[in-house]
Amino acid sequence: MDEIDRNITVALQLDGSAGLAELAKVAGLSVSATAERVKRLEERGVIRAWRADLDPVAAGCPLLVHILVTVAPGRDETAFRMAMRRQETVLECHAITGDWTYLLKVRLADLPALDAFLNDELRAQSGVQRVETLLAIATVKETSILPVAPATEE
Amino acid sequence: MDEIDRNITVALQLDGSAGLAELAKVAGLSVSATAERVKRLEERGVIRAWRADLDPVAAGCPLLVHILVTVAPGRDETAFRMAMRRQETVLECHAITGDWTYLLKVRLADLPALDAFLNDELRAQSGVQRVETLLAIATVKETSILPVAPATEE
DNA sequence: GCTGAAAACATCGCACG
DNA sequence: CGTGCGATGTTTTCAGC
Repeated sequence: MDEIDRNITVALQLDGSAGLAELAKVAGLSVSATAERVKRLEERGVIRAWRADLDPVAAGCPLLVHILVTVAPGRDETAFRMAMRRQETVLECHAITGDWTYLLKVRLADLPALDAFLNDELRAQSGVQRVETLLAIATVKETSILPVAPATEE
Repeated sequence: MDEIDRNITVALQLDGSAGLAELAKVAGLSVSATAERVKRLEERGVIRAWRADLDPVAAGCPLLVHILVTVAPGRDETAFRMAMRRQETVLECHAITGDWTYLLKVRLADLPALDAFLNDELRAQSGVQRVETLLAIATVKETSILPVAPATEE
């Protein structure tokens, strides 16, 4: 993970469709050397996948909500976690520090869909004690581009 | 946005490197018809970009925190929003309903980096009254794959 | 580990069903 | 609107440094 790899990963997060010729310029390397770097980044698991980035509104899920959940302590939370993983409206589910147990990020079509999710999917889960819904009024920023750290060499 | 477009967008979110031949099979269409669909989805802004999906740990930002922020009411929040947009450790920033004003999603290298972010970047912003940090202990699920709704035809 | 060129492949454009 | 073929450009491979 040297400076060249860092430049490559940043560039590929911004635009993965540019092609190796353009990427080689950014890296300051030849085309085949660049291709080898990219291949190694994939093999090492740094690059997990190549994805199309969709517009949430165009995809039909303009409503964004974060949901704080408290699950009864002492219970087996495996069932809850599996249920969250299965739900494709649940984009994220993190176990967190503080008063709450989980924080969810959920994308939905509209308020009826939110109502249905809260009642049928979330509160229906055994162990769920308390739920607080934070509705996003405006999204100031939403990116999946990670700041690649000048970190560990290998 | 018919069933075929839906299948295409789902497939391209899961793996955008497969190529048109493979995608045509999923779509049940010819290669060139599939290419035209993809092109139209890009033109319509449904597909915003093609990106490399990185592993956060390998990228050197294993620490994930969500931060709730209260900004003093009546103030001009443009400066705050611009500051959040500039920070590349801030992956998301949403204005939300409820007791808090904003919810941030932040990825960092370690706890010293979090300390620096809270003191130098966040609390340094004028108008910031209250901050609560939710540290992610475990990530049950984290995806950027949107559930493409069987929604509006065009 | 990087370079450069040749072979293999996928994409794009056009005429046709 | 979908299909198939040819032209173009890109990725992949390989010998050499």
